[in-house]
Amino acid sequence: MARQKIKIKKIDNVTARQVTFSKRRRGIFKKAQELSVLCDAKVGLLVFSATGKLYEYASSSMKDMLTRYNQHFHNINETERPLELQQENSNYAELSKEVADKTQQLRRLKGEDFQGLNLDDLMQLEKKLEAGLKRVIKTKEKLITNEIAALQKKVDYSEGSQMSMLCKGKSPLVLMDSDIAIQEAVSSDSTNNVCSCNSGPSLEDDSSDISLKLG
Amino acid sequence: MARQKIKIKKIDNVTARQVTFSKRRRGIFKKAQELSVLCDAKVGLLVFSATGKLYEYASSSMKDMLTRYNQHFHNINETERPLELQQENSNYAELSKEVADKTQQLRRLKGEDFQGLNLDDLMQLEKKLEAGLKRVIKTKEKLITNEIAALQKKVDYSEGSQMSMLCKGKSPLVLMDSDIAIQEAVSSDSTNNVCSCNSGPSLEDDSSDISLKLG
DNA sequence: AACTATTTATAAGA
DNA sequence: TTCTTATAAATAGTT
Repeated sequence: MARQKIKIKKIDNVTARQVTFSKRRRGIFKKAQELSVLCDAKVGLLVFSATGKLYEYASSSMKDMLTRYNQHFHNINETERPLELQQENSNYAELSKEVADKTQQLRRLKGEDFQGLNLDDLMQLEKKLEAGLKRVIKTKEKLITNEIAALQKKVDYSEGSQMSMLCKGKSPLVLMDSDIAIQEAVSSDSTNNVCSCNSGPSLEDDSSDISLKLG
Repeated sequence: MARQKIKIKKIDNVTARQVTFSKRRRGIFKKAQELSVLCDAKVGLLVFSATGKLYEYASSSMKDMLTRYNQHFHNINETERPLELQQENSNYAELSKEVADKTQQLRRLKGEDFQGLNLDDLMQLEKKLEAGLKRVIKTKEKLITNEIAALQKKVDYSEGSQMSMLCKGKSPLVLMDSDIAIQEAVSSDSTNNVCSCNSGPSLEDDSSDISLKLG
């Protein structure tokens, strides 16, 4: 986020990764504290480095946070098992529930099961899908634009080089084909799919770590 | 941190506090995700709003985070534990993986994280979203049609009854209003959702809570 | 929900 | 690690 924009993907260089970890860790802890103070919220943050070291922040106490967290899922007070086992047990139950929840969420997003949803629920679901679709399309178009630009560069290069005659019988044609195919895909998507068209106000972030595997 | 520097203290104005909460919450969640990806760290973030609502983020699953957290303080010897607990633990690992998997699927469907997806992946994702969206819209419209039919029945009944004069001064008018509102919502959805190119800051009139809880 | 003027966060370099 | 600094991001106040 400075000097140069970076892609959000694992930093290869170990040293650089550590430096970034330390800087961003400080950053996010500060954000956590600010959020809790400004908005009167309880915030708990756990960070394990790749090497397993623990860093934590809690606006009140981590124990409080975890207790509250568990209470969101269980109202049962187990008094018999040791605390850490209670925690694990509760984690386990919660995990099961989480799997079930996410499975259902996925089904609904995929339109496989609308059991128990009312009109409002359906509308909300629709909104989510639209939002997701918009982002996918935006990202896809960005990617396609990049690919086209890359191809164009190649074409330009080829045309500008002494290879131009040779290339025109090979690469350039192929590239043009690809180019056209891609553009058709775009417009096809635009009309067949939902929404699309305009590139709109570019939102940013997301992906952008997509590798451009050109033919 | 913009337009004007602010002091980090509880925001008095309730509305402003909620808005800030929502903005900063999104911000810190993004930071958490970036940190986990960039630095290959496990990050867990719990936020309770002042009103007690829970928001959470975990790079893998929250249960994983909590288990690891507990293990940092209570290093339990596996072999000393009852067999059932060991079993729980191995089941746990599987569940944990499942959650992580589904979490990522959900993120992608919601357009929150396209990490590692190429053009083909994106296109597939787009197809899934479209399919889901189509089904949602279809189901929604069916539901709306049914509700309209039910309302119409009521209207017919009212008009046909001796109550007609009385009712016309009350219910019928209300019902007509709702009816029109619904139809507008439907056509609006059809044009804006499917197809359409209007760059439109997409309508949120979707959410207009037209509660049809009459029947 | 958008829009910007500013403040922050931070990537790269020293 | 720490400091600096140019630049990317986040966001407070506004519409």
